[in-house]
Amino acid sequence: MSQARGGNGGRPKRPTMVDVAREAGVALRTVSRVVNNDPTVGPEYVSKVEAAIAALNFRPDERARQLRTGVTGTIGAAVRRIAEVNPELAAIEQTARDCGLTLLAASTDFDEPREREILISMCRQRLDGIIVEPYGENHAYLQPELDAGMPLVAMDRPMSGISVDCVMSDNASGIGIAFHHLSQHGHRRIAYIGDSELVFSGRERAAAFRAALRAHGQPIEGLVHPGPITTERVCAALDTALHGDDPATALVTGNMDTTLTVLRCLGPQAAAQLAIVGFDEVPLADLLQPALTVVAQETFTIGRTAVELLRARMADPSRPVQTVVVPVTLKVRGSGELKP
Amino acid sequence: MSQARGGNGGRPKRPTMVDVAREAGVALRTVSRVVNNDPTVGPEYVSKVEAAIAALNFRPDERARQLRTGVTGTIGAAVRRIAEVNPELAAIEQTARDCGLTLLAASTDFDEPREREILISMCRQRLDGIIVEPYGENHAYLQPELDAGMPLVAMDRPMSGISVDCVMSDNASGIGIAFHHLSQHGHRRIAYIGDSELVFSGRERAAAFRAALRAHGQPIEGLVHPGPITTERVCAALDTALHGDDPATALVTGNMDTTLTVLRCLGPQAAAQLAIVGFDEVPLADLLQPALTVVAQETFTIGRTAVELLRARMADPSRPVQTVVVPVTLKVRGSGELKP
DNA sequence: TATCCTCGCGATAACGTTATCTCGAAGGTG
DNA sequence: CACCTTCGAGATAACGTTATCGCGAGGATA
Repeated sequence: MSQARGGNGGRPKRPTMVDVAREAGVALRTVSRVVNNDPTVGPEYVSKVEAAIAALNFRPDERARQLRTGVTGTIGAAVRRIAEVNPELAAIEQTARDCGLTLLAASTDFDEPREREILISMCRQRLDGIIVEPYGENHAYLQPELDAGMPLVAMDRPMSGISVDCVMSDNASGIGIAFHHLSQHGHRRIAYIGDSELVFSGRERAAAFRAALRAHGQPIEGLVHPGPITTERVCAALDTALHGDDPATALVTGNMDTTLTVLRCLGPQAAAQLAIVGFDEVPLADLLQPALTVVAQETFTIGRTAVELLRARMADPSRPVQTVVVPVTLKVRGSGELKP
Repeated sequence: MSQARGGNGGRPKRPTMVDVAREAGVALRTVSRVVNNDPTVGPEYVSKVEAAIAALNFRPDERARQLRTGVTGTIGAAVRRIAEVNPELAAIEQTARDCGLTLLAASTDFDEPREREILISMCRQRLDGIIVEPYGENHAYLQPELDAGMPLVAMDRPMSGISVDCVMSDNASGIGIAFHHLSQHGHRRIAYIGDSELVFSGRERAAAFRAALRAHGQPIEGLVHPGPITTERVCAALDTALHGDDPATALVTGNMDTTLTVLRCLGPQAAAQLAIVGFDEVPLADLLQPALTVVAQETFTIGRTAVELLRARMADPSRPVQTVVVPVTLKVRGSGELKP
């Protein structure tokens, strides 16, 4: 009850293994053995030490253990946002837990210096490995860490300037599926609105969409609108795509943020009449009217694979670098099946 | 380029301050001073050491630093779910960053043993403090940690068995506001569906709703439906509330999960005709038809306050335990203003 | 010129754990 | 009975940092 904090106002000193050893009347090494469940300790010593541990409320200091053994039992995940819907991160956490690894997650928050800060910090903490959803454009500064044996895995997009394992979705195939689906439902003019081509996935998806247009012998002009995801830019793109003299009758949106921005720009009435297939799952997609047809990434597979790649590299630092491409699947819900 | 890993297959040894000192031809202590920006080092020494650091790609080992200094510069957050929408956690991360603190976040995942495991692990890591969104019902096992000076703050609900700082929303007031709002829009029979009364917030909110009914001189029978949030239970509750001989014309839902389950049970048509005020903000609430009126918690304030309480306790372990109640606000969007 | 600071750097002891080695006792064998 | 092996526990040295102390050089003062 009394929060005895040793009068000096600072934090009280916690008991250490030395204190436990003194209390139990055994050697320091014996305490360590008991704490680590070493079977070569006699039962009477075990009980003496355990009694002392309970009496002093001893808890081993993980930092000292890590310093001595060299491993932390912790992997880092530098993702764009924790605290937002992020199924990959959930999969990473669950997989890591199953492997007995602790997860240290941090948000790079769409900020390159911050990403760098986080990654360097994780290296200083000597984490056993790092999974990163890269945001910055040049990660060459991590080469020394790689050389020093830090296992590193890229998720969702590759890293430039260094050669690391990577797991990502099949963006091109996803765009192709969306286009084909709308085409099969009778649409001849299909427009694309997506993220900036400065971003890797934005680049890949816009390119895939242009390829789909070409494959169907359609012109590209006025139909492909990559760019920053702001209300103004998206509304302008919608205006161009839908209100020309040869308006598009269907829409592919390049990621979740784009999808939501498009829905808000259109408003409920217009959105309910336009055929839309979104890239990325959207929360509450089933509650919208019509429910939203999307190309969903296998987010759980991506997260789990990231951990598996990381563990493989931890186990064998010299194994060849590998890129895993995860397929995507179409979720038919209504919005993508509207007629022109 | 070559990931020189020192032939043995294991991880190569990283250079330490000793190596840097040898390379620079100075004493170990001088390297430490340079790394810590100690101003009492001569400029020529600084440049010699910095050159050696760059040459060897030295990065200080944070674990050793922490062991020596005693502080980790890291606070822990044990929340129900990272990787889902969690504005409190986002606020915690941002506030912690602003204070120069690293955040270690983990999901308790609605699992009492797991919560316990996480909290104990954080204590073993000697974090500077812990914020916990409590799930389990008895946290007395943390008393030794408190006694040992571990700062601890509860978020969203109090902890039982120990006395710690706490920050939470004004649940009773929120329910009162929702009830009053529907009442003012002409509703005489208003039902409540919410989380189980085994959960703290479920208990508080159900109690507040009963109090509101009593204050308006209304009977309680058939109108208050706390319980587990499953489709079956919620649909049954809806059936009781809406299809009796004196059916409710409006609904208060007790948290986000309940709100979403109710919407799914009702289906779009019925949902569009029933007056609903939800407790908790819902993602995409503005895209629904009608848009959803909710009682929103000041999630950012809650997260920021949690960090502030934690820092205050870190600074002064003997300060009196404090509970901060944060007000809630009504977001009028449409669903709560429907007539009976 | 002798004395006293101040300043800047180096030697060395922690921090709390694990790993290596040593050593005594017990038990089996020739 | 001497010797070898095995087993369990203790002494002590790491791990990579920071903090305490000391010491020599240089300038100020009398």
